[in-house]
Amino acid sequence: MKLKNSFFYTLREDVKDEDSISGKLLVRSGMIKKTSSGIYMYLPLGLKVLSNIENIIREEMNNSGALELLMPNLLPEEIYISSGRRDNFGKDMFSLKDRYDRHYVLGPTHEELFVEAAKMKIKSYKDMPFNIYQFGLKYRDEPRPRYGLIRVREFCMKDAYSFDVDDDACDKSYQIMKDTYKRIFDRFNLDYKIVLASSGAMGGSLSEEFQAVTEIGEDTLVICDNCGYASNLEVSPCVPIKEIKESLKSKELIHTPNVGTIEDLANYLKTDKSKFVKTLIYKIDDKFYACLLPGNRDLNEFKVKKLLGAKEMTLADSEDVERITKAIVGFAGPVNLEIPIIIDEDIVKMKNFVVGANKTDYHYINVNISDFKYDYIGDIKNTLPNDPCFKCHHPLSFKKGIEVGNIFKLGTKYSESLDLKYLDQNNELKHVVMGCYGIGPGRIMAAIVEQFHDDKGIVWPINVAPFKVGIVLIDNKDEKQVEIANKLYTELQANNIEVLLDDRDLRAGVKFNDMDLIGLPIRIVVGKKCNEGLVEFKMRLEDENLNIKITDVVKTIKNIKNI
RNA sequence: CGGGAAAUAGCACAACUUGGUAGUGCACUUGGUUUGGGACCAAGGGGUUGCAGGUUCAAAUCCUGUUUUCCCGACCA
Repeated sequence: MKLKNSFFYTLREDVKDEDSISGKLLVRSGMIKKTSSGIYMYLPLGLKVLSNIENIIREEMNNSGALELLMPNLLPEEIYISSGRRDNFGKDMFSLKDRYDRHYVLGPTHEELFVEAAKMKIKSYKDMPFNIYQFGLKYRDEPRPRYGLIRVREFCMKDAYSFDVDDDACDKSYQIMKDTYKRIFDRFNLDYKIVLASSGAMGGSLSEEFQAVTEIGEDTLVICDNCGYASNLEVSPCVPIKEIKESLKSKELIHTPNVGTIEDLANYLKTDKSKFVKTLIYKIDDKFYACLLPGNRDLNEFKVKKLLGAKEMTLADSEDVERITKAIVGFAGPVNLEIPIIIDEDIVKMKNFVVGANKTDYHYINVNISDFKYDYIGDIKNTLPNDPCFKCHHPLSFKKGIEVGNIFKLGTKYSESLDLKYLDQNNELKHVVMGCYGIGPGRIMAAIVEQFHDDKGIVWPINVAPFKVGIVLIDNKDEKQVEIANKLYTELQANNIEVLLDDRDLRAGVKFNDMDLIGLPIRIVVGKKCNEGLVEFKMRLEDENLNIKITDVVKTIKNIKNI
């Protein structure tokens, strides 16, 4: 691509409505442009990057034996009703009607449709295994899109689905995909972690996430540097504490005026936060529950939902709390509370703790487990950094990550709800066992920028860069320079090396800055020294600017790794 | 969905408090001087101030409604 007379622009300043580094850089470099909240155009350069990412994924998927196809995105709502997921998605699904008032949705994920396709093929155990996939757009009406391409409402996803006769066979298909994903993310040079995750709206038994490590990550990764155990905070199990040995005291009401938070209370009573038990009132599937956990711990809503088999869970508002506890927010406690109580497993081991008294400005001290009743018990708290690893008891460390890929063992969830069966060797009808595997190319693009940039702009890894080489023509009135720049451009193209030529009528500084901003890996400068048969060669991240012979340019570039 | 902020040229912003011809920088056009890391001088073009009402002789400015965007939270493969 020659920049003169091409659709190419950059912005000198950051736009105000992007909050992440990747969002800012991608918009400023003219790769993407926001249309509305969480919806972006991919402009020519951005599309090239996205296509490069897709092609790497496609190559590895095809090598694994998967077959590509393409599904529609405008789907009759009915297919999600029959799978039972219409309600799961709720408002996350974009929904619309056609001219006859028939209900349609924009597909947020495509398990249902792939099952439809699989039904055409699968009759017998001989028809499996196979894996089919697509690159398609997904639509999810996120409550709060943010971070540029990271949380968006319309996005490209590679989604693959495996179909097997039983769990063992599915395990094999799953492992093939996991290995394929590792190869894919290795090729992007991403710093990533594979973590255990909750299966969320997909359902199924096992799920692992591929998380790109970045500061703006929306997920917290719990990592053991000793045994390699890694999981999403959502599902990270806590190791139960040891029984605290203390002689039991009897509970006592104390006056704690205007001390409603654990923080304040710890200061007021000059005690450690771990001596408190906090009581949180939640509305879970339209019923109120009290959740009790140690004062220094945060509630893990995923664990609570799993414990109760619940779908929705929100913190009760202050009116409800006051009605239930008969006290203003901050003084809730388990003693004589009339709603079901869920306690964290550690609480039974605590002695003489402090709880709210359900009376404004009062707490109980020296409360013990025998002082109140509870209905559910389990691990309902978040892991904390330096907690012992669930497997090897080494202190855990935390990182932030962006989920760029996710693999699931779905079991027979969809084959049951959508009636996908096959005949086995004994002529018996059985449900197909499925796996599904997603990768978000747009998120990968953003994650790469988050991980590979400097104060001048993006630093694309060679295999995803929109062009491998950028030629800067210093003076486009100098015939010699023009000739050489064009000759190099043609030569590189003839050698299948993607090249961009900046032949615009602009000052050199502007061209250098744009080149750095868009992040091409190799820069060739055609300037004064071309009279001596020399041009400059510079890698984006290196300071060294080498003079090389014009005749050596192609050879030098071809020797670079990954070209 | 709760709380907060904002919407003025392609981009970033000023003018709003105290109503009176809509301005600056970048970008763009023309001419000139420059020309290896975001040049300078001069002259220009580009706006129904998000939208709809209201108050007023007069609204970017005050009031009401509405839409959109962003932030914090909630939610989230």
